[in-house]
Amino acid sequence: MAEISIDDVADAAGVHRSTVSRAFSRPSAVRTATREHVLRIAAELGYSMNPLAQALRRGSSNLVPLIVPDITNPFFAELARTTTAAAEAHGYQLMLCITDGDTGQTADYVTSMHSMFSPFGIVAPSTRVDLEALRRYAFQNRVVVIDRVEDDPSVPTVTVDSAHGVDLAVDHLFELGHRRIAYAPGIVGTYTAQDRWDAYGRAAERHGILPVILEAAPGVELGPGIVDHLLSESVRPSAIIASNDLIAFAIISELGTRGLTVPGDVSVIGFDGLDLGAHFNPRLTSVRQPIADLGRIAIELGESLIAGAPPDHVVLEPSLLIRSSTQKFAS
Amino acid sequence: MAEISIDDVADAAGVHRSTVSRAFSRPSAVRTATREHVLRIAAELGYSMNPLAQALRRGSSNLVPLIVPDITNPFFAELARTTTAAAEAHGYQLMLCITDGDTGQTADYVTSMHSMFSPFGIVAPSTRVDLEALRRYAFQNRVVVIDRVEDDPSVPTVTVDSAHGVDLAVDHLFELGHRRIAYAPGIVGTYTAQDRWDAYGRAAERHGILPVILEAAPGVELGPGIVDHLLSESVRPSAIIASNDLIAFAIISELGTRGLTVPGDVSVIGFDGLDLGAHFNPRLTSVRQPIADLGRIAIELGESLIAGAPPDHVVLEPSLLIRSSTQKFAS
DNA sequence: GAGTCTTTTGCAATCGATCTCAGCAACCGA
DNA sequence: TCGGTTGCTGAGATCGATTGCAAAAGACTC
Repeated sequence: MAEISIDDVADAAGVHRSTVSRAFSRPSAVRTATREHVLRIAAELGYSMNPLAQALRRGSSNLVPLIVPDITNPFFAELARTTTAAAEAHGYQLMLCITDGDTGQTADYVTSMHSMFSPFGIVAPSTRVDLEALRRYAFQNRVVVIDRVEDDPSVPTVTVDSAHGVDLAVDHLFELGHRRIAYAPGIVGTYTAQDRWDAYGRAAERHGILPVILEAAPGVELGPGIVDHLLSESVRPSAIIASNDLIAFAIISELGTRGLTVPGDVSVIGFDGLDLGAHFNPRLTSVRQPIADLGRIAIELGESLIAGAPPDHVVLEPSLLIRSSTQKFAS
Repeated sequence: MAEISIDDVADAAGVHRSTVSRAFSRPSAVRTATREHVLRIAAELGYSMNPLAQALRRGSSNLVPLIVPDITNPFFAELARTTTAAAEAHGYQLMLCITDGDTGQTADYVTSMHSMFSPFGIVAPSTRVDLEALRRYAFQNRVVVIDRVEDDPSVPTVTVDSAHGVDLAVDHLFELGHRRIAYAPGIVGTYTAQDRWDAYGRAAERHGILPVILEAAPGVELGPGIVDHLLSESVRPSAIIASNDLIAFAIISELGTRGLTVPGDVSVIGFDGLDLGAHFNPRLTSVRQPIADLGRIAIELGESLIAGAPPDHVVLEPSLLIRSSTQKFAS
């Protein structure tokens, strides 16, 4: 099937291709009658603009990359879903790029985004943002980061107030009567992860309880490692705050294989509020991140970026999603 | 930062732009000394080809779309990950497209893929493949489908032998002593889903056991609905085969809230073999699909497609992943 | 109906690459 | 020395769109 180009439409409509071009991209610049005629002919031929040619000429496309480290992490999957929807609503086409945590790949993608004439890109890092890799574009204000960025307020960011989220979790457990509340940081690296850890320390202090950090020994899997650590505590914590839902899953799974039940023996609270948690066993109580807002605002920040507005730093509030993995402390 | 084009490199190297072009894309057509000189100058300038311009002129790019209905389904997420890796290994850049199950969107993406000059595309459908939307490209042999396609053997496909997978599951439960083995089909629509259901019927017959299909009443959520159905059976099945891991999760979660334990009260086996299942509570026994092979072979089928080879239909074998959600039947 | 102003449209250059064709040199054998 | 290859490079058209500029067509005034 021969591809139809703008010239084919122009010929069929008896006008010049520049008129066809204008009929599509600057409707007000062409007489109404002409425009409708052209558009009708175009529709008949099943014509649609070639986005590549358009991008090449205009020097800007509607391809927006979303760069994530690992799409099998449901947090990023949900983020991808909501961001795709938001992008679409704004007329962008989202390109999901999976880096597998490789900084080099991230840089590659950012470069490639540049040569695709992307108006801007969105990076959701798993590890601390490599400013060097980003700097070139960051200075051009072309990247939005989901998470904080050190030292460089010129990069717009959207974050969730992790500290508040942790407070919510600690308060919830405290109110349930728990006094030995441990924190499982899992793998750290991002600013948000660090924020959560710090916030846990402060919250513990505020409530006058002893902070207990549950880390896996090096080389052992997270779930088993954290539970090993838990069981080695002289006074076993009655509740655990996991730094994200995936870690909560792993902990609960491992507790189960050791014969400990949640929330019977230990209360566990996650951080993310994934939909998947509603189908966990037990249904996971969690600090909900407003993932849809995260995606939507990232797109909006990108838009205001290209509009020349100063870089903004949006902080969203988390909320508590109480399900069934936490319960009253019974000594 | 002014973008450097092929002409800039040509000027700096003192050659014509066609020579630069050849130095990159047909190295043998240019004298070694010239090529090295050009390449060195290009490297100094930090030049790299603009893929869009290249695609426009060549009429073919290296952008391969992978169209999935729902990336928050970990099956598709894992598929996306492995396919991305495979694509990269073959020099393609994978574009993940999320349709949200909307057939119209699928068609849009296929169209857009076409105008991006993709050499081929990969569709992993959740519902029966809409041939009408695909036909145009299908006839050009430009689409690879993960799942079967009715009536049109000209579309290359890669599938997992679902029937064999179900046999594996039924056999496993039968050997554990279970005699009332139910099947929860969840949402049907794809051919693989239908295959699994049919295979369950045949396997039940082969073992001489009564088939029990657990469906949710219309309008109620899958997990609760299936468990409602389970509990309404006069003789309660002692084992359930879920048509995929996500449904197994939902079932186990719901059983948990009703006070039933897995595998104590009911054995549950999933279908997918997701990594996530290893961190479920209990660790999920499942029929493992070779997802990495699925992705790799989809890419390979695409490559042989553009090489003009006749469309192939690859069927992969699943295997049994025994973890902790099934156990011996104890009457 | 001429003169002026405003729309509307066509022309042609352009974005950054590829690729056919032709020219030029070097080289071969006779 | 000459005709014929072969190998390398340059010229220029081209992919499918956009856009500044100029010409043509209306609209308006007097």
